[in-house]
Parts: sequence; structure tokens; C-alpha cells
Amino acid sequence: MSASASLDPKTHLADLLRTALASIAPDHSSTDILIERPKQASHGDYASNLAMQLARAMKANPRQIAEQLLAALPASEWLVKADIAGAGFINFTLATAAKTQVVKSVLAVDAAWGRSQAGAGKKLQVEFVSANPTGPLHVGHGRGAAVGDSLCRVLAAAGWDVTREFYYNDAGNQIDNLTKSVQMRVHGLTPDDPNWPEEGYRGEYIIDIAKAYLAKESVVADDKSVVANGDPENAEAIREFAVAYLRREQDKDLKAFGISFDVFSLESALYSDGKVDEAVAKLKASGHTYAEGNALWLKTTDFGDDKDRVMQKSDGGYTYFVPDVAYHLDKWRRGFTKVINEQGADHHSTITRVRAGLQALGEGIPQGWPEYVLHQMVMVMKNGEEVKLSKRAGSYVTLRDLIEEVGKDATRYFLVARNPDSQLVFDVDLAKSQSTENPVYYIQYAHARICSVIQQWAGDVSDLSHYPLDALSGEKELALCARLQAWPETVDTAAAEYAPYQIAVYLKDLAADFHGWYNAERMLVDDEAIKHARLALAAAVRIVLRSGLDLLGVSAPESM
RNA sequence: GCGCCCGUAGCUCAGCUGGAUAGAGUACUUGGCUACGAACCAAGGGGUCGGGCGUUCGAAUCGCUCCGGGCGCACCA
Repeated sequence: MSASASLDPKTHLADLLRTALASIAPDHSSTDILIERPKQASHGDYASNLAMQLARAMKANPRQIAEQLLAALPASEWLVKADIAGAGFINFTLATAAKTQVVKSVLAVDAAWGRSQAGAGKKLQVEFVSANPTGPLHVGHGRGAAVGDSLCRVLAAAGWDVTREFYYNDAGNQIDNLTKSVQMRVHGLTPDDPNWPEEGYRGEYIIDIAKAYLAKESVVADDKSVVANGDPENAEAIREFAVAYLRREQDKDLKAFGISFDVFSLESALYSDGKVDEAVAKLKASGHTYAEGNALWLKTTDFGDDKDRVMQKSDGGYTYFVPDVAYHLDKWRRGFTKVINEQGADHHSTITRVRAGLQALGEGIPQGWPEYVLHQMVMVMKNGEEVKLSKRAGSYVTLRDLIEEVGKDATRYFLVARNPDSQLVFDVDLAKSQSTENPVYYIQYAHARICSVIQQWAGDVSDLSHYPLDALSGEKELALCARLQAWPETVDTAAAEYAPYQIAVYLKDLAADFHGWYNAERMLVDDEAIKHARLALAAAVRIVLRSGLDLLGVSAPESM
């Protein structure tokens, strides 16, 4: 085979077309050449709409342009034929060898198949989950965790140097409410008590914290150990203990979910380190602030907001976005020229404000920085009814419940497999009672099946890459090859669009292609050439299934 | 009222950045284990892509406008 063997068919065809284009219309040689896979087999293996794209610019009939392109197309061993169809499509039919070579490519590089250098090793930070330490993680946090972590994995596969960060809002009113709530419980009072704070947290877990505090338990959370003081009157001690206690619980849940972070940032540290004061001083010096009605305002309208925002309240305290600005200035100074914040859509209003504040600083931070991935709300259905998520009311489904009842793999798959722009209905009953019908098992089953067959073959998997693939010629086999061929671009697209759900979609298709083939053909047949070629294909599928499941944070079991 | 997101088969969702006859799963109706794992496969019915107008060779995809649903529009975080 010629040098073309090192390329994938799509790139090869684009190169051929580019050569032809340069020869017939040098003026338009910079036109983007799009090669796509037709939905219908009768339209060939690949198709290009180049002639139609050029029609407008060249003021000519697309079919005539297509004819000229074909006449100028260099010969290729991979190309069986290229013909013109419809309004001016160019349909390519490839040699079988061009379609099956992907199996050798996959086996040669193993898990590296699908990894790219798109990110060029540049630093990138993803902040996700960032739950307030005021209660256990719920399903919404779970979605953020599943999407954020998977996004990190996909970006890393695409060549980025990824840092995972969790930001704790461990200061402010919510923490005061938490402290009051725990203190009430320490005194044995219940939410029915007339003195119970209106904004207090009513969940059962508050009782656990109060008990642990009175028992003078010690809590180790991430970076420090806190021993409960036990004094019912010491609000500061209660606050410190409650926050540490809940951070520990959240850490446990995240660990059970297969998620870890590189950096934990604390809002309280921004105050104690003087970073908030510094940001405020810079904002004041920028000339974008003004005093009105005993408060200090930031002219966010200078940066696209629809109205100005208060940054310092008349009681002297800062509004919540001020520490956010200080926090992001810190991110910027840490060298992250690319930052993605994964949050619930209810945080949408902060985006404009934080970006406006950052630009007002005059530090040269770009307009669109940081970037955001917002996931829409998760609606939890139980017993056919919607479960309201309210920490204060104390009725909600925790992430821990889901992991224990549905399993880590199914929970992660379910929460990541959908476009974050769409609302998610998590039917707990369905997830529990019909867990064997969850698509994640369908994908894992394909992996386990391949493992089983290869085990029964009892040969050396590393030999498979040396056998010829000529025996692969069936429709299902070639479709499977085409699917494998599409994996690297699937990863790249998912990374570029911050859309890990596309990995899940791909894996379902890959598993379906495999199951269909598996039921139609036997692998362990007497004919050695056929057996080896089919095993090689299966081994390649297994590699991609593993890689893909890993990107979702889902395990790839060898038996189920 | 303003901003963002969504609306595709009974239900849950894809749809490769504007391509050719809109696809999966589920549910329903059939068929396939003395064959490498039936947690699987094959076949069938099921659609005004929320409605309308526009942009062009071509629209589920882009623009405008209605309708419906969600989330935000604090000197809360």
C-alpha cells in the first residue's frame, strides 16, 4: 500500500479533492473541504458537497464543477470509484482494504486510538460540582459531577493539560443558616419550634451533625482535621465543625462516584488572603464604580449587563459576585487562559456579572473568559410523582441514595448521556427496577462478550495485528470498521463542543453494530484466516469500548 | 415584561454545525438458544420535526414571529 495507508480515508479523500481543486480553480483552493458519511449505503462510503459549495462562488453549474473535479482527481489505490449524484454530490466508493485498515491502526496503538493533540498540552481548568457545604450532594450535583468529570476526561484525551477544581462557598449567609440550624438541633429544638430560623435547614442530616458535635467527634476532610468542641453556645466552633463534617460527606460521595479533584478552593480563603480586598481596590481604581444610596455599585452596563449591580451593600458586606470576581482573577493569575465552569442553569445570571467584573479590572482578561457549560435542571420522579429538591424542606434524593440503589456505572451513564442543554427526568423507580435495561449494560455487555470469546480462543491477542484482514468483507463487518474509524473525530468533536454525552451516543451505536454482527457471524470458526480477521476486529472494538467507557467514568467489566 | 435553555414516533432521546428517503432505545405485534454469553439479535406498525413566514439549489438544523414548558431576572448565595 502507498503512503496513503497512514491516513484515514476521510483525510485521504480530502487531500485528493484539494489537489483537484487547486488544478481546476486555484482561486478557490482555500475552500473548506467537507467529507461526510452518507446515511444511505447506495450513496457510497463517503461523499462531498464541494461542487455545490463552489457553485455560488464560481457562478457555475454544480454538476459541471463536479465533473471537472473528477477529471482532475489523482488516482488512488483506495478509491474504487467516484461518481456524481443528485444536485452535485460526489460519492466515493472505497476499496475494502481502505475500510478495514482501521483495525490494524487501532490494534497498533491500543488505548491511544482516539487520543489527539488538539489541545497541544495547554493548561485548562474545569471547575465543577462546587456545591455549598450546607448539605449532602443531590441529583443535580450528580449531573454536574458526571458531566464535569467526563468533560475533563474527554479534554485530556484531546491533548489538554486539565486541572479539576472544586470551589467551596464556605462563607456568607448560607453558612450562617447552617450554623444556626445545627445549633438549634444541638439545643434539641426542631423545625416546629417557633424560634427555628425561617431560612434554616430542616434535613435529618442536621441532627447527625449536632449529635456528632455534642459527642466531640473529630472529622478529617481533605486538608484538615477538625475536632468538635461540644460547647452548645460556641457558634464559631459549630460552624467550623458543620462545614468540615459536610465536606467530608461530600468527599465520600464523590469518591464513591469515581470523581477526584486536583484543587479545592475556599471562598473564606479569598477573604483571609486579602484577595477580595485587592479585587475591590482594583475595581474602585478602574473608575467603573460609583456610590449611590449608601451602597457601592459596579457599572456592569459598561460591559454588556442590562443594569448595574451592587458590589458593596449598605451594611458594608460584599454581594456574592465580588468574591467570585476575586476568585476568577486568581484563576487567571494561575495561568489558566482557558477555564470552563460547569454549573447548574440556575447560576446563569452570574455569567454576565462575573465577566463584567473581570473586564473592569483592566487586567486584559478576554470578554468570553471564563467559558461555561450549564446543565439544565434534573427532575426526580419517584412513585410517579415529582420529588421537590429542597434542602431546607429536607426532602430530596441524595446522590448517595442513587449510587447505592442504582449503582455507580448506571448513575453516571444516565446523568452524562444527555445533552446538558436539555432537562433530565431521572425516574428513580425505573432506574432501580429496570436497571438491567439501562443502556450502560448494553454497552458493557458487548465488552464482556468480546472478552469471553477472546478468552475461549485462548490465543495471544498481540498476534492479531499481524494477520491479514482480507476475510473482513461482510456488510456488518465493514460498518463496524467505519464505526471504529469515526472514533477519533468523535472524541475531538466532543472535546471541542464540551459535549461528553456524544461519547455515550457513539458507544451505544458501536455496541449495537457489534451485537448485530455477533449474532450474524461466528468468530471461532474453523477457517483460520476468517477466525483471525474477525478476532482482530473484535479486539479493536474492545479497545474502543474500553476507551469510551473510561471517558464516561464507567467500568468495562470482563464478565457480568 | 426581559434574558438563557428546551419542544423530533405513545414515552426517553440522537440527528455528524445547511445535504439525498428524519434515526435509535422503550412500549406493542411476531420470529430466533443441542452454535463463541438470549443483559442479545431479526422483522413489523408508529412522524404536519410545536404552528406560521422568510433566507437558497436544499431547512429538524439559520433568521423573524407566535404557542407551550423549564430556569433566572435582590443591597440572597
